[in-house]
Amino acid sequence: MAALSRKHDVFQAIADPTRRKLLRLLADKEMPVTVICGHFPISRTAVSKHLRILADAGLVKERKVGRETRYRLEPTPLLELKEWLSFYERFWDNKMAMLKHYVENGKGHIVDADGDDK
Amino acid sequence: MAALSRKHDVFQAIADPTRRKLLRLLADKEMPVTVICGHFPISRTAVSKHLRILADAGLVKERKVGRETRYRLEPTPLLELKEWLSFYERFWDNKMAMLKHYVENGKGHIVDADGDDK
DNA sequence: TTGATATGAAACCAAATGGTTTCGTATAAT
DNA sequence: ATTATACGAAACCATTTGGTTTCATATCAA
Repeated sequence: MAALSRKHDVFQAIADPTRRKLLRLLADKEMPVTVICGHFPISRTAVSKHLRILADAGLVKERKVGRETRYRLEPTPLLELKEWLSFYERFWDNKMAMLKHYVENGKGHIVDADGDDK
Repeated sequence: MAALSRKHDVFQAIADPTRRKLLRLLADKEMPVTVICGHFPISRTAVSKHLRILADAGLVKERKVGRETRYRLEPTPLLELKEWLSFYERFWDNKMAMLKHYVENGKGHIVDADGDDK
């Protein structure tokens, strides 16, 4: 799962809002570039470059059909993101987990109202 | 949960590997800038700017203690990421979900070995 | 064959990004 | 009071990014 030395990593790929919209769009169905472009206010070439970046990150797959290239979502690299995120799961709204974390790490970053470490 | 019109959004904030390391580091405990810098090969000012970006995204909180500024992780904005990611959950390794998705969307992007739509 | 359509590649550009060094200022220590 | 420490702000710089327009090529249609 370890990044596979791709030219573009997932984190950087999804940083751009246009690319996130692309993923969302291609999740519903496979589409040729021209159709995809209909959903964006930028040039076809610009869309093409975004698609290249997504492909480099492994997030979309292309398939030639006649003179058109159809793109579709390839969701598996998002697992890397999910995995990364899972580290922080314990910090959310789970008091028990917080306590567990506190115990495990000794006098951690729990702070009282004075603003000083306990 | 809707982005709150911050100067930097979470997606962009976590795109940089240095910033991801920072989050990871500050998850364990609150730290002043100088200590943080000890973990990175770049200048203090550079680290400071990364911290500013993380703070703008709401991912770290700062607290002045004497002449030092201590930073700590603030994980809640990561929920936006989790939420975004949850949309794609159904695409992973769950054949039932795939089928459900297929049924719901009619003849979607399911493709056979010939490489043509069914 | 002769267009028209679908797309990528190349060259180019302005703005953003990640880094540096230098300077200013607030707090702590002597 | 003076010096040292901790930090942010400002100015600057090279590279990357997101966009454009123009050109080349492959396929479909007449």
